[in-house]
Amino acid sequence: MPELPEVETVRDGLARHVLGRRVEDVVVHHPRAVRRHAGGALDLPGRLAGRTLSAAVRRGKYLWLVLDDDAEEALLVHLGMSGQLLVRREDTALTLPPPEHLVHPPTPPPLPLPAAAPGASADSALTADSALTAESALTAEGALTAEGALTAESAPTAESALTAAPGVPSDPERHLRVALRLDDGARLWFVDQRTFGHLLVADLVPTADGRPGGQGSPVPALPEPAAHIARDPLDPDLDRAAWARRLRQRRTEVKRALLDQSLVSGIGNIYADEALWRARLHPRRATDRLTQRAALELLDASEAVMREALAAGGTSFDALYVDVEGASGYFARSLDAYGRAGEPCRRCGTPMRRESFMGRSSTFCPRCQRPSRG
DNA sequence: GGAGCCCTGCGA
DNA sequence: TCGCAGGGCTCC
Repeated sequence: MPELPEVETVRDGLARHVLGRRVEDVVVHHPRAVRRHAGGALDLPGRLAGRTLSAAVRRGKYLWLVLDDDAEEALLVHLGMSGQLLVRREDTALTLPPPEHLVHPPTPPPLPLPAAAPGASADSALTADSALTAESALTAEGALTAEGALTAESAPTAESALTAAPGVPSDPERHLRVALRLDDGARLWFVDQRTFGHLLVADLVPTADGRPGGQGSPVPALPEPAAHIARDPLDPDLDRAAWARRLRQRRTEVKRALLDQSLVSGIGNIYADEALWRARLHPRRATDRLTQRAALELLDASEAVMREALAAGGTSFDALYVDVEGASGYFARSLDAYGRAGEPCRRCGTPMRRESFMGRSSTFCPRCQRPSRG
């Protein structure tokens, strides 16, 4: 799933490919994708049409495109577990990531860092034939009004036209949720298989600390629905000492606190396990028993693992498409903890243990990461 | 502060 | 057929 480094890769792609473009029209293909938009699916297209995308900003895993230059509203996007933003252009078939990256990627055997990008590049994108099919389907659907598209969300015609070749279990057309057409002819697609992601238009509100809202813009504002989201470990304006103090004031377990987006954002289950392993902390360690130094080391570890992933993940980004699934090396990246249950700890060789915790799995080294250690 | 739910596809 | 995976919101 897209984690912070993948979202940052997407933000960077958006910044380079859609800024300055005006939205011509919008089709909502699945109402669930806009469930958090205050005005609902029928309102969203009108809120976007005619607006110019003026900045691409990210905080944690939230991403937003500022609308027009007055910085009063933004299109806010959360990719959830399987969301993607794709930029497609009519004049080329090389606008999609390779299909294999759209499939739920199996966890590959761990590779040493820095991980090489997966073999596939945009050059191996969909064939011209399938791209043509997609284009014609898009045109046909684009003719629908927003309302029509909603009713026809499972329209047999559209569905059959969009069905990809057998053997490709997932493809952008099938999971297209929202399509924006831009004034340069490009399409910006929000594609989301599991529909945990969402997209909405919201007012920008001032940041509490007067500092920039996130990566990508100096403007000290962020969308209201993301106002409760803390700064992330890559944010230069994150007050690290204050974070450590707040963490230690909590009476909870350290992994739970790491996943709390109102303390520090952008850390999901995978990075939490990785950071805890690096910091040698047991996931269930009591936060109020951490020293300030140990808390800061945990934050350092979180930042380091994200920077490494970002460095590995950005490399295979191709100028012609914006890929969120993180094609980009995320899944080839080395993981020291997550998904390594039963395998030897890379520090001490003890078999890694997996426990269910908070409804999520936690993988840790029972020897290096003691609940009671200093 | 914590449990449950949303949703889909894969693998056992 | 069922369990699992995941982030974040809602409700307790």
